[in-house]
Amino acid sequence: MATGLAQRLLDWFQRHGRHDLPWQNPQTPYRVWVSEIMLQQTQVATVLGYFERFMRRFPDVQTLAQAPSDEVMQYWAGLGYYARARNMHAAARRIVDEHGGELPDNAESLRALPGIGESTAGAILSLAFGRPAAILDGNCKRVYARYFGEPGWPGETRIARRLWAYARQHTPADRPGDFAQAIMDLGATLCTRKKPDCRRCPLNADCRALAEDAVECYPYPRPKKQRPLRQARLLAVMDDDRVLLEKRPPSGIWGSLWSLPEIGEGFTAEDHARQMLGLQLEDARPLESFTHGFTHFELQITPWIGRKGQSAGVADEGQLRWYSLARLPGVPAPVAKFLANLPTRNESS
DNA sequence: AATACGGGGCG
DNA sequence: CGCCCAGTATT
Repeated sequence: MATGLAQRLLDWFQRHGRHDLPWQNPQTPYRVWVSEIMLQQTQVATVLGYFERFMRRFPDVQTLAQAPSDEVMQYWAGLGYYARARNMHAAARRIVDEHGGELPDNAESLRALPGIGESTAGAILSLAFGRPAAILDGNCKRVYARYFGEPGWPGETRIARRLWAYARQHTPADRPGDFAQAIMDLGATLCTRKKPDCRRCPLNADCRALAEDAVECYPYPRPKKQRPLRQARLLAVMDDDRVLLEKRPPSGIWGSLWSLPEIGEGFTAEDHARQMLGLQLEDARPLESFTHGFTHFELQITPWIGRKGQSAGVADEGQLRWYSLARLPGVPAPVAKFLANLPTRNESS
């Protein structure tokens, strides 16, 4: 009988796995947690720089819990999925209040924290606490789908359940953390989506997909849909080199991030400025539109620009703030790019 | 059970 | 340019 899947992965990991990722040295529960949240839907190479900066500013749960949310969001700006940062900040405060500042070491308590689902709980338990908990991220799904020749799209509940069953079944009681890291490393370095290096794979002896000579057919891809086009007008009210930003609501696009105010549908720029921002807008004019792609739709943004006239009543204080163009808070990437290309002196021909 | 959430990387 | 990536929360 051949060596089991777990043992082959563990042996391979010892020689060829990644052992020098920042969150592995030292591999504390807090660092594992932060890295896992950052790594949700975000690749390792992108996370590296964010993780180091984040750790320098928020070295432990207490520091994170006490930090103003604007600053947490600022350190997250550019990573996307901003609900992750909002949830993590709220979770840090609950960890301080309810768990004495230490991450809980059981699945139920971890799952109760905002932003921690089944897989992230499993990652924290196995990687940081050495508990035999299963994980199932994109890498694992790909490895299992290929090794077991699992047909179907993993986004389908029925398929996901089968993959979770494989994961639980094969997670070893001994060295579960190494196993979790091993299967993710295999998916990231050999069992890649395109051009997998099956020759070097420790599972190539009995991989179902390889036997079928159809490795790249697994996992079955997401059914493609075409993305609808939405439109938005963003308003840049200038006061010399300062611009008025608005904190967006916690949910929805760019949640909790500072951004240019969005002109309400059916309102002129001037009306919106007067009624929602509490100021007169002068010399308002549209600039060239640009399109930003999201996962589920495309957003055509038409930026409007104008100068601040006199204030016209009480605006929504707290959600509105003036910022120097040279010292912006974390703003969405396309907005940051647009603002960066504005002439510093508000000049019109 | 399906959908929303986002930016970066890559061929 | 299309597709994917260390998933979770919401509906």
